[in-house]
Amino acid sequence: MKNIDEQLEIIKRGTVEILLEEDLKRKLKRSIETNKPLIVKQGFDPTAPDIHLGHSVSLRKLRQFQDLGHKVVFLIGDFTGMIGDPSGKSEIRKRLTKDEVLKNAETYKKQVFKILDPDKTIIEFNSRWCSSMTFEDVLSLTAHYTVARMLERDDFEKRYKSNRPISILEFMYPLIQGYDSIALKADIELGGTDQKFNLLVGRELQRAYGQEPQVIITMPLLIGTDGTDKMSKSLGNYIGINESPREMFGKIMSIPDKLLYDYFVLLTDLSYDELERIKKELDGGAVNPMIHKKRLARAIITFYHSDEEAKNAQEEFERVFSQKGLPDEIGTSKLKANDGKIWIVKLLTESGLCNSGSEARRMIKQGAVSIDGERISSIDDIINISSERLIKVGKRKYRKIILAGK
RNA sequence: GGAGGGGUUCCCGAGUGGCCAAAGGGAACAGACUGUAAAUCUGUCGGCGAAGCCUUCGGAGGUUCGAAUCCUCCCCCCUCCA
Repeated sequence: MKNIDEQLEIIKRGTVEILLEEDLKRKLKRSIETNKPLIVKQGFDPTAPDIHLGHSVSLRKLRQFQDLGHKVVFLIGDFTGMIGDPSGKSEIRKRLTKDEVLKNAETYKKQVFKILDPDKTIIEFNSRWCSSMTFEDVLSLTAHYTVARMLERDDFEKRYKSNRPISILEFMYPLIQGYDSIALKADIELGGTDQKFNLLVGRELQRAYGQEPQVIITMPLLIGTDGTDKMSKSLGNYIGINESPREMFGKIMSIPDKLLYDYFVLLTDLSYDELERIKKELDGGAVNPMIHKKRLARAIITFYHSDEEAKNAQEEFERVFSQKGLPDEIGTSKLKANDGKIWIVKLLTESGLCNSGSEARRMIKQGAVSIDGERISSIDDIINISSERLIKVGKRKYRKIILAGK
């Protein structure tokens, strides 16, 4: 096992905050002396089994803890997921059944173990202890926290002030999460900076229940491909770790240049020296950011797929976008047509390239549609598909069209 | 329990009887440009074989030649008082 300072250096990399570092040192010291690993916990929502690079920031940190010999608890918050929340933000939380939760958990495992070490990961469900709590247990839990302190949470305060609803149930979430730490006797809890409040509640509750409070470590929130909001599935600005190499490459290339450095720090294992060099080159403008972006994409895809696939993805990207060539694989649609002739608008909707006739007309008017490299200029065109035709809509949508039947 | 405010197209938000498929912004999409699916600029942004027609403004009815706008009932959210 590495000594305290060596461990600290690894743990601190990329973190936003460690509360309290003193506590962490003490825990590490004891862990080394007694040869007992620390329990590192992080909670996950049972609803969204699409793990993306945003999640990977803290998952990578968990992995580092594993490599240092500690024990990681991957906690799935199924209990709250099964209750659901009718109030709250724009989206109503969906109620999940036990079956759905288990299914999601399986999906989680498949993805998460691309990063975590399966042998050193304990997957837990908080329903295990939450379900059996009595109303009495719950009430005594609630007695340890006040409404005023609850309202300190930024999110609650904002919603309260702007007259948006907050359900009592939502007040319960931090308490439940805190109770999870008690149930697991967590030494460390990891989360994004947006989780700081909840993590701190865990600290206090542990103290109230006579446990040594957990150390909390917050990780930066990865900004999504839109360059403004944190990466999330619901905002659609995410890059999933299960996505195809090609898809990943394109999405990484589409991140704004200003995010490049953060992505390198949080998503790759480059050494400090290399990071320094990249930062200088980016700031100085000496090197085209595109070069670094490609390097970033290569590194990430190599990790989640393979070196070979990363290379292919890059080649394809360069061919399709830089040289306006064709992608490797193009889907095919079989369409019915009299005498092999079909109206262009119909062709676009029936092949799935456009969602509606109106959209198809719009695309044509905007000059987005071409067949075998020739731009379609009229919405009245009739296309002969008795031989295979290649349709392109916009920059990214390609489709081969062949005649059905016969 | 009482008083008041509000629910508009993917999101935010204007619209208080016809000029409303509904301002503006965001997102998205397209075109141009480029160093990339960055940035920037311009445009499009309910549906329909489409200069016309159909569906949409929390839900259900009603008034009117005509309703997102007025009336009735219902559902939901917020604020203040208790």
